Amino acid sequence: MADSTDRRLYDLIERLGTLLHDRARAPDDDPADDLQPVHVRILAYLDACNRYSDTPAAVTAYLGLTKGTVSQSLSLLHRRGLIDKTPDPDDRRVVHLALRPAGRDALAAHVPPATFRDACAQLPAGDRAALAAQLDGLLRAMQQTTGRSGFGLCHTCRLFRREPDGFRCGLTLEPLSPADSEKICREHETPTTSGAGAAHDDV
Amino acid sequence: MADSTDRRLYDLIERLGTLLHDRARAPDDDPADDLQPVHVRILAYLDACNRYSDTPAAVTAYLGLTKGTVSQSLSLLHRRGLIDKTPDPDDRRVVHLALRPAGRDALAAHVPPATFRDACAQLPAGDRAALAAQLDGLLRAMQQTTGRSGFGLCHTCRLFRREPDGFRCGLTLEPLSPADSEKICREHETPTTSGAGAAHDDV
DNA sequence: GCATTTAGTTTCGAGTCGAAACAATAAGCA
DNA sequence: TGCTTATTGTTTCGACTCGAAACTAAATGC
Repeated sequence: MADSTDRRLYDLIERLGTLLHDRARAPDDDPADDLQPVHVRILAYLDACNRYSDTPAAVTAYLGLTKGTVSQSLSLLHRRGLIDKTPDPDDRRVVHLALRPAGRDALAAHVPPATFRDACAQLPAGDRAALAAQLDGLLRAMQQTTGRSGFGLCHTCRLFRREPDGFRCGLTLEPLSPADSEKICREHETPTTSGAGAAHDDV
Repeated sequence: MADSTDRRLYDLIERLGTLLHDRARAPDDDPADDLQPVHVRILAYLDACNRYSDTPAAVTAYLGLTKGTVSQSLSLLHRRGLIDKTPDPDDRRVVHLALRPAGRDALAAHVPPATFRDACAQLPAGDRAALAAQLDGLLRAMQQTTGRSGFGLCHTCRLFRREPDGFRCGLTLEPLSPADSEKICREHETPTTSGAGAAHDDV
């Protein structure tokens, strides 16, 4: 019984994913500008991650791909002028990635897809919020079972410090702006005293 | 405000999809047996569709791909002995597809993934049911906005007939078994008097 | 009977993806 | 200091996805 609900749940998520990725391209779009779903997800990640997490290795871990695959997708995005690649001055093996304005535009054009926005508009706001909260719980459960932790919002981190003059990262000891504290960090550590009140700390 | 909820909702579904497709392969698996996500979705569709909907064209429409792509994936599945391909005796252009025992085994091994099942086990049954109901509403809304109708469960069809000696399809006029009536049909027509009570009629 | 439509296959090019080899750099340790 | 090991990212290879378009075969329309 629980089994059939689980199966239904899985089918729903898969089906929604299929419908979400359906090419709903405007007729005036140049096919050469077309981005694969994975490209869009990379752009979305780069838009949401902090300065410790904007590297190919972090993208690789977040999206669960191999570094070879990610390297190729990143060079495609770079070739098309959607992202910048900057060598790290301190560790010359490391590359920092950043969205260029064109990349930001491409992201806005694709996320969320127009069909999804329209579908949401048909649902009561309360339903949407409830659905988001429920999915949040499922995602958290998935992260626990897969052991794929290590990513989370900066300000929910065990090492996040609130100081008189602002915020600070307890790992790097660097100061953090309010914007920084809203971003995804690859070094995130979940607080041990996990109260049920902390919502939306999973990503 | 509704916009940020929508974005969050979209990100959650995408993220869940990523985690769902993460290769959680047992170490004793032969890489040659490995199936792409799209292969698993084809198997799941063939397991769930009725005898009017077991053709390459129906798979193509349901998954939103091109017929060339589907043709190749189907020949791969056929090559590996997971499906049968039988020419239609009445229309010799048409091919009927069916799961072989090995295909059924492969489907059971992949759907739902073990990680997903484990995650579900952590959630209260009530939450899961509520989540499924909410996602159902979202899926229905997506189908309306994308106009991608034409697929639905047989027994929820406008043409479905309950007769003294059983069920019957009002389109083909053929008799239907109870099992038939539970399957996905490509010719499905939504009843015009759409009461809010009919749940789970979308696929 | 001939044109049109439909079902499915084949072919092509761009790209994903995992695996493995590789180069460059950093870190650990004697 | 020098040597070994670990880490970051790129490159190469082969199998595969995917869309587009050409193509075959068969059914339908007039």
